[in-house]
Amino acid sequence: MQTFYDQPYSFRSPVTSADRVLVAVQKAIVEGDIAAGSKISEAGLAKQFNVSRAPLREALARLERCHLVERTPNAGARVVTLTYEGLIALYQIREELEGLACRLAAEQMADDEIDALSKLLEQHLENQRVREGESYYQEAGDVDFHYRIILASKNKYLINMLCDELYFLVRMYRVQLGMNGPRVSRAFDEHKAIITAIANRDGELADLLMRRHISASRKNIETKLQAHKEVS
Amino acid sequence: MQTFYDQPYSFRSPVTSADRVLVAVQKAIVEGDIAAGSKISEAGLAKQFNVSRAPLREALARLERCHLVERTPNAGARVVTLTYEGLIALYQIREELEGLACRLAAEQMADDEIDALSKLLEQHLENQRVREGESYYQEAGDVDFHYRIILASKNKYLINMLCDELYFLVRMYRVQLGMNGPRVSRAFDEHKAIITAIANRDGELADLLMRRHISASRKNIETKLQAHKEVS
DNA sequence: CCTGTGTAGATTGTCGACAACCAAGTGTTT
DNA sequence: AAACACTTGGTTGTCGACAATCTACACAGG
Repeated sequence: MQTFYDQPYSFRSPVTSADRVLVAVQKAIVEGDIAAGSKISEAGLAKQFNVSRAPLREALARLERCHLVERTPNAGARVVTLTYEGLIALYQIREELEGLACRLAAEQMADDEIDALSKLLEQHLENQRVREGESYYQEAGDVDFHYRIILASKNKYLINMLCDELYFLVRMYRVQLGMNGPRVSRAFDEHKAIITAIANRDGELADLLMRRHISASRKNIETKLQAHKEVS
Repeated sequence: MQTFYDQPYSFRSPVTSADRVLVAVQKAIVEGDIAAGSKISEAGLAKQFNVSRAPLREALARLERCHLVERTPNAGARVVTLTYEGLIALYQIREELEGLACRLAAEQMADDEIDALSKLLEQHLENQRVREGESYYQEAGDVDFHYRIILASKNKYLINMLCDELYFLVRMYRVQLGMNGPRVSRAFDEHKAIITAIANRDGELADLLMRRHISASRKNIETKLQAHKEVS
């Protein structure tokens, strides 16, 4: 029996008020409206969102789960800070897990699913040509692609870890360090190579290509972070 | 600044009453005192542990985090059920992540740390000889060994995922399917080979050996689960 | 001047009660 | 008899208030 709630949390529509607060605060943190490293006041945020502290604390618990805040007993919650070590650690995990996702996807994806993903990729390229330079669309496209492959792995723990626990932190690094560089077209080629490997049912190659793709993406952010450090 | 709270949750001493309830319920689920698949009544459990529903719900949120319960909005929490697919999915992740942990440990561990782990291993062997057949000590020893290597990776996301989120579920499978077979001595040899590779700073080999070690462990449980299914 | 202690203020953790929601069983209609 | 709407009981989600804890600042002692 496959229920709706086997989906990753990110895909569920918010039903409870804790859910609504969660997505709102999540967005605020990722986009830097709530500054990285700043302390979170439960009472303050609760008032800001017109809810009591109970649903807000529930939201905080889930934010801790996706590594956007860190809580210490009796001392409250604090937004995470973006560091070089953190970025490396995060991408080390991503390489392993998304590589695995590719390998599993190569075994599990149905042919029409692969076709659909190929078409999606072409469509992203079209959009990209039209909206040259707008990083948002690049990001959305990239996210879509990775999401699809992760979901295709059919491994629920893998899906949960990547889509719910790590995804928002990855986005936070990318958004706050302003990822809109010239990596767009290269990323497209890399995506294309990966999907080709999957279509050939070559899980091993798809794994390798995805690791390289993520590694390249990490190096891209790394230089930004270095620059970011030098000014601050 | 390395604070106490960078440690995995599993190592922190419970300070709040939500913490105490968490470890108690965690243990109860892992050991089957709360049956797999059974529904959890918030009011019931709260009364049982003499706390209000607030800290109990906090505990439930963390239990969901380590995949011991599944919650659906407005419908409550359920203890997970142990399935073949779940076991495979779980061990697929473990192979990747603990493999990575080994590779990182081979790079990061100090020489004296490696020595200490070697000695710990010998000590476990001694204990094992004395207490032949008692699975608890085997489990504790195995856990110790894996824990140490994971911590040695120095990757906080990796540590969190393995020690906090997956560890209890792994234990649940092992405990409830009664892992006390003749794998003890072979596991010891495998551990020894891994630590040797790490001592030689051969991360690649340590990675490979750990993957095999976990794969062997999975196959061991797999047969038990098969047998378990046939009787039920 | 530094160290340690104590108090005041604010913040977090916990409680009991209420509101919103879901599931099951009853009765009604076709 | 089957399908549908309603009602009832129980469960979860949310609220406001209280208790426990930590932080910061002032002050006394060395």
